[in-house]
Amino acid sequence: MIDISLIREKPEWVREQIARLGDEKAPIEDILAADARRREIILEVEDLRRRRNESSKQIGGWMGAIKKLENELKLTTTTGQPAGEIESRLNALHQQMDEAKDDTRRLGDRIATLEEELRATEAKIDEKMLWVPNLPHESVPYGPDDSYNIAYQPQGAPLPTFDFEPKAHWDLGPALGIIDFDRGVKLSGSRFYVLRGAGAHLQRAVIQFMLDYHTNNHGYTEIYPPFMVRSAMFVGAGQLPKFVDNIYRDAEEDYMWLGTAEIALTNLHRDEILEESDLPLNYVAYTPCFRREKMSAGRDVRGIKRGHQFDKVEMYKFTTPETSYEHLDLLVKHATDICEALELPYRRIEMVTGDLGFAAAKKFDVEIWAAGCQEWLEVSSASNCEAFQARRANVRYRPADGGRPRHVHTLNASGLALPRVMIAILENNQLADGRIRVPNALRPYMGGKEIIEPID
RNA sequence: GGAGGGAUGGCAGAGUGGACGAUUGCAGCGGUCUUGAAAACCGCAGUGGGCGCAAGCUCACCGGGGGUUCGAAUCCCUCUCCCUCCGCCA
Repeated sequence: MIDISLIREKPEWVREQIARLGDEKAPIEDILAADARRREIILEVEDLRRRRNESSKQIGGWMGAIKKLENELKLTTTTGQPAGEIESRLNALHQQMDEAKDDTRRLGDRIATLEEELRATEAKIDEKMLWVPNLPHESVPYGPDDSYNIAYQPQGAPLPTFDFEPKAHWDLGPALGIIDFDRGVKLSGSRFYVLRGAGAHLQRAVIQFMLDYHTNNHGYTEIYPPFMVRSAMFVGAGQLPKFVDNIYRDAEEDYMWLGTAEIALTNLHRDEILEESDLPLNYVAYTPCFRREKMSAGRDVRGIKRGHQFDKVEMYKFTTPETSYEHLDLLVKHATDICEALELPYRRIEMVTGDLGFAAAKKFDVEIWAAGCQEWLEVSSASNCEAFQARRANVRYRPADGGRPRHVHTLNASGLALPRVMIAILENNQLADGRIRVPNALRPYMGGKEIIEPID
């Protein structure tokens, strides 16, 4: 969520920014109107509430006085003193109090009506705000769609060359017996596969290698989160309400399966006020990810590139606003460090405004080269969401100088996505006979295995 | 799944209809004292919203939502979460 005061104070500028993103549906006009009405109501309802508070207090005082007089009255019956004067004072007080009660009740009715409208108005604002995308950082180049993204020169290992025709993983895997597409489809339908033997082992090795690398060399703290979380967490991370079509959810209970560990990590410090000295918080988590892929129906159906279930190691940071862009660079570096260590050719992509997505203010992708399918594969997407997610999930920190709490900045980057790393490892390291050379960095995690041989 | 008990400020823990946004302790910040520190003592301290250039004024918040009442941390309903016991289970 962006800061509503930006919309209130600079609506024209906000509209321009959103136009650069290509988002035509952001309900800025509705928000402006509801926000104005909201403040009108608040002004009136608070005045009424103040009057009710004063009146109630006064009634309380009279109640005390009445009790006192009633006690005096009791005494007069035992002492035989005349009670007339006390009785008339009591009557006057009762009358005064009853009138005040009636008046105050009417105030209360009016307050209740206004409060109902206020609730409805605020609910409307909240709901509409959830549909407003994050605004681009000023450094993001303008471009209407992903074809305008900036691809930087390839880095890392050189593009592999072969003295034979390199095969794609969907041929290599089944031939070696390490990827079983048919049985995956039998179990769960299209976009599912089974990893077997050295294939399953290789994926587990890559996961463990990445987790070790980020924790040991980059100082991240490993997190094992729930794989299904409440829908409110999806709202916090910016997946809901907009991307409801991409989410798997439980039919009976309010559980949704993570589409990325980012959703759990964003909400790890939900409703907390962190200390500035705790920042930055650097987390890394391995989780499976589940996506319905309705948007990309029919695309990338071959191989393991895009499935309904895939594994990913995710990096996540909570930082101060002043340092978040340094950390974005770090995240990209940490993602590409993995590419380097696994001897994979990679390139960085800088996203233009039209391809930023909903939550990011700035985004870089990392792509690796797969020699078999002859394609650059996206294995990481590093985003600085600034305060967008922090506002939705209510994650703040107290500045070291003791000032008011401020929203943290949150950043995420894959580190990396497993299937595509698997594709590149298999395709780039294939030998003429279809066996696979295991990259050096993974051998300790593969029991020293140097070559993946065919299995039955 | 069944029965019961809970949820109060950063933490601990009082408060059962009106002077309570809330006693107290610890932790925090400032000060006195001290060569310095500790201790002791004094003081300041929550979050969010509205109005205002500001000083400030004001409203709300005792797990969430609803209700009763002139008035709710306190009474009623409901939801969520936590704890204990029983059952079942990896």
